[in-house]
Amino acid sequence: MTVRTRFAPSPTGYLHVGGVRTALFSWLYARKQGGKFVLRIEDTDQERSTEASVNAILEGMAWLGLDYDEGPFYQTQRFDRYRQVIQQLLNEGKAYYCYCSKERLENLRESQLANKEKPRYDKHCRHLAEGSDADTQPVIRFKNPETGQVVINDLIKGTVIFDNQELDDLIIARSNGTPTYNFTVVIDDWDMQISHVIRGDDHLNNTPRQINILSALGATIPQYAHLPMILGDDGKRLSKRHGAVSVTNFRDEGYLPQALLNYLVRLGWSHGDQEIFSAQEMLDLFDIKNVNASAATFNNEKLLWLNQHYIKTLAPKEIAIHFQFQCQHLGLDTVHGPDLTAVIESQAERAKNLREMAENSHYFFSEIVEHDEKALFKHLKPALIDPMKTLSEQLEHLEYWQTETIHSVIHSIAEKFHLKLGKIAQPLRVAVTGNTISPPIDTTVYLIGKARSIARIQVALSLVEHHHQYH
RNA sequence: GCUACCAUCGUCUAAUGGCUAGGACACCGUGCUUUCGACUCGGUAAUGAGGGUUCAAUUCCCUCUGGUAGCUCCA
Repeated sequence: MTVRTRFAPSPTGYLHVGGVRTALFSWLYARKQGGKFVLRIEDTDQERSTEASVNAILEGMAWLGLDYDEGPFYQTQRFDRYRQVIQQLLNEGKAYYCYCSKERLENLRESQLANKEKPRYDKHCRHLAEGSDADTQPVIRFKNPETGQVVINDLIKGTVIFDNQELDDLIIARSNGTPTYNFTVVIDDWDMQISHVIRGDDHLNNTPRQINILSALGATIPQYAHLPMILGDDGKRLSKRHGAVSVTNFRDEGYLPQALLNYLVRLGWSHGDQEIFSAQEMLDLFDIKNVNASAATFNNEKLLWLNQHYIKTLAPKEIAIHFQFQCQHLGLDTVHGPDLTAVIESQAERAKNLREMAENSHYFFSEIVEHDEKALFKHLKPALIDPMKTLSEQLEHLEYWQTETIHSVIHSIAEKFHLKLGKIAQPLRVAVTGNTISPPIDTTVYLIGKARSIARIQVALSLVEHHHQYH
């Protein structure tokens, strides 16, 4: 039997990290076994489903490189099929019309809760004669077995047993005729021959109902693997309406897909002490046996660490496209400036994300720079004006504009004026970048370029001279 | 409330029925340094509680406690 897994998000919002991890594990499982990974959009809730959400899902998966072999399939395009199966269940007496009003169900629920019982349908219409109430549009309910147990051999949770008595007759078609989630998943997984259902463990409680429907249909029951939830800082499950950040959000914040994937795969899965996994390594090493059964808390700190790890270790060329994206966002002119890969290389170890890197790189790409006066006057003391002027002249006469030659010039000036290197490097840094933080000064000056560097030194010098004149 | 799932440092996790419970992030300290990173080296920190089984339990069993989820004409 070939392995077939699926990712089945509902397009009622953005693609969030919890969903991504589910997708990742399904993807890994299928690819690892040489099987197929299917994408299915569960859009039966026509009230809340939007096309924008569908696009966000597709875009997010593409950004992460989670490619699918089949799909995307849309449930709204399969209504005929669902209707057909529902009719079949009706004909076979495995489903029935329910005419109960919402008020009745509400009252029922309230009284059950008051009696400390689990709220569930009381099967009022289960034995009713057909068409008892012509005035109300009925829903259709599935006749759940009333005795016995459902045993699930979950690949992650182990054996889980539910008593059928705990289950009620769930609605499989709304009064407007559209099918509901627990029904459509079952039919789709069956039709698409999904062999392994890998999903969040918030669905574990739904599984026995789904198995019962599958059994009623005589379908093969897939293997189940229920992944533990991802919790937020508050210990609550991460969900769209609760603190889950969308994938595109991570992209916009300057995270690399490699980092997010690596972070997510280690949430609930491990391979000894290893922390760093490329997509290929995940594929090589992934084993669902090593997936944890317990929930994990999302920790942005560690994600940041991984992000910087990949910023430092990935080829600058690979990062360039993502960095370019950030620069564009900030309106930086990357055409008239240093090579992006060179900037990435110089900034890698001082940026945890690419947005930050872009923000801290504006002086590489702007024509002019605004000097932080406090920093400038602190570092460029009157005594340093002469050395700085000399430095500027020598830079101007540099024949080969290279990091090494710039390095020698700075060192020779320091020596000539009997200054510690920092005494000249820091004012120079403020002069060319406008502030106190940048990569090593020789690299910084080199990347900014000769013309811009010298112009900025001139501006800095005149600012300082003007300042000291009046103080 | 009912049912289900879960329980190792603050966080992610490793470990075996038996060495001092290991690693990573974060944090603290140290060294290096041309600012800020980064990097060195070192440190703090955990088996939820109570019962069993056993020579021996973090590991197996039970109870409790705590957390999470489901109980929608949402998915």
